[in-house]
Amino acid sequence: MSHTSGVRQAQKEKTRRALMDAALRLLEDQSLSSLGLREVTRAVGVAPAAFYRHFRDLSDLGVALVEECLSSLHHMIGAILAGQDGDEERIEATVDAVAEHVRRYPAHIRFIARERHGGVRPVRQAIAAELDRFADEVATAFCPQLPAESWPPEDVRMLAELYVDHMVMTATAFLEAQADHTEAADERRVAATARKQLLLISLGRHHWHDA
Amino acid sequence: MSHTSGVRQAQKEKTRRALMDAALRLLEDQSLSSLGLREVTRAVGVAPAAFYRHFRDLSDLGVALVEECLSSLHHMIGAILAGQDGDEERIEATVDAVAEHVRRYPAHIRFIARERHGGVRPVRQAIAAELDRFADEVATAFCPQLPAESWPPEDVRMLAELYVDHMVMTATAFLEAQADHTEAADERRVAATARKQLLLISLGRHHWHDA
DNA sequence: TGTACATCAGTGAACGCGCGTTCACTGATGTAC
DNA sequence: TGTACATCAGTGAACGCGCGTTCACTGATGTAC
Repeated sequence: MSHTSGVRQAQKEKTRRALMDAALRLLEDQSLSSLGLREVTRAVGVAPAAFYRHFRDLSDLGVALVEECLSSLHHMIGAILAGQDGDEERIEATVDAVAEHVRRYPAHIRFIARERHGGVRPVRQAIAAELDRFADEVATAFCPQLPAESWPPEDVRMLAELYVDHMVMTATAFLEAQADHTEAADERRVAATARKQLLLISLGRHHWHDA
Repeated sequence: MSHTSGVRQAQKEKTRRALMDAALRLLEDQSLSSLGLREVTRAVGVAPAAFYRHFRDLSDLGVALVEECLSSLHHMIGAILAGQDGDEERIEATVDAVAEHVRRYPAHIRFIARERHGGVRPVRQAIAAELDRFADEVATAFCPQLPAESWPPEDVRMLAELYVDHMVMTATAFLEAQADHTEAADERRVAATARKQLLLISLGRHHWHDA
């Protein structure tokens, strides 16, 4: 315990957290490439130069945010994949979990949606790498349920990517439904559409061997 | 012909085009909210103040770019929907058309992908409105082919949104395949995946009445 | 056709402002004895 | 336990720079007669 956890380390970690939280909040209304270093430190209440004790620059902070935002999503996916119910139950549980996740961490989802194709390369790459890992996990989880003769690995992968992309798509739709209007009906419409789309994909999956 | 098309109007239009083209090119490497007005006018070779003769601000220019980028995509969709072949032929034609479109107008696709969830609200709204229109058209085109008893309007709409989102997703994947590596194999992999996903959706569509 | 005036796209200088980064510093925390 | 020194998170002042916007202007194009 020579250089971890003392009062000093704890204070430093606290400031780092404050910087990330402030950045995430500011990023609800703008994109990372227009976010200012001074804007972040001002929100936290530290001197601009203090920033450099924690991050090399804003894109470095962005990469740290990617890890945070996607790890919370990752837990959610793990929980869904662990459930071993039937098709419709799984769909229901998935859409509910995504809706709940978006309600709880709207800033996380907004950040990912915005920066997935945003103007900062290292951040884009970090997001792409993580989503790729998600697809791996979904593929691994689905593999034992699919008849091996009609589902070669690349087809399983194709299905997994469709699921991951659909999840991101749905999360983003929930976000817009919650933000743009005050109508709760929008959220229900998004949920209904997402469930139907997942059902349609399920149907296609069950008849994949026909093709 | 009192105030249209004279030498003066033509010159003004030419400058406007140059501003939009320069902006679109600069936006391949950054997002709209970090693009500078002086950056654009410098690229064109006019004084910064000249910008205001054409656009109120950069978000105004962004909205103009949305119209341009999505109208080219719109034509592409129209061509695909007009084709009246079988499922597999249509899938083949769709993926080919998207790949070709991305090859021809990479900056258009990048702009849409980036700003769809970007930091500039008017631009986001313009993109959302246009994509909504696309879904309307796809729904209208598909409607006569679907048995009315098992396809209520909201289910048709759900399917149309899935197709539009998948198209944007695929276009973005092509873009990354073309940009990130020099491998042409990536592009073929994206095409293969997209075709299979569309086939899977087709299968689900044919068995929708079972659900 | 020629002339006198109006329009208006583009100029260039000026402005105040907030930015990212640097630097020597301070003082609380950590370490060695 | 107490003392002397080392570490290092955060400070605050300073810097040069490029930004968006304004303004009176210029001169080519358009219009009226």
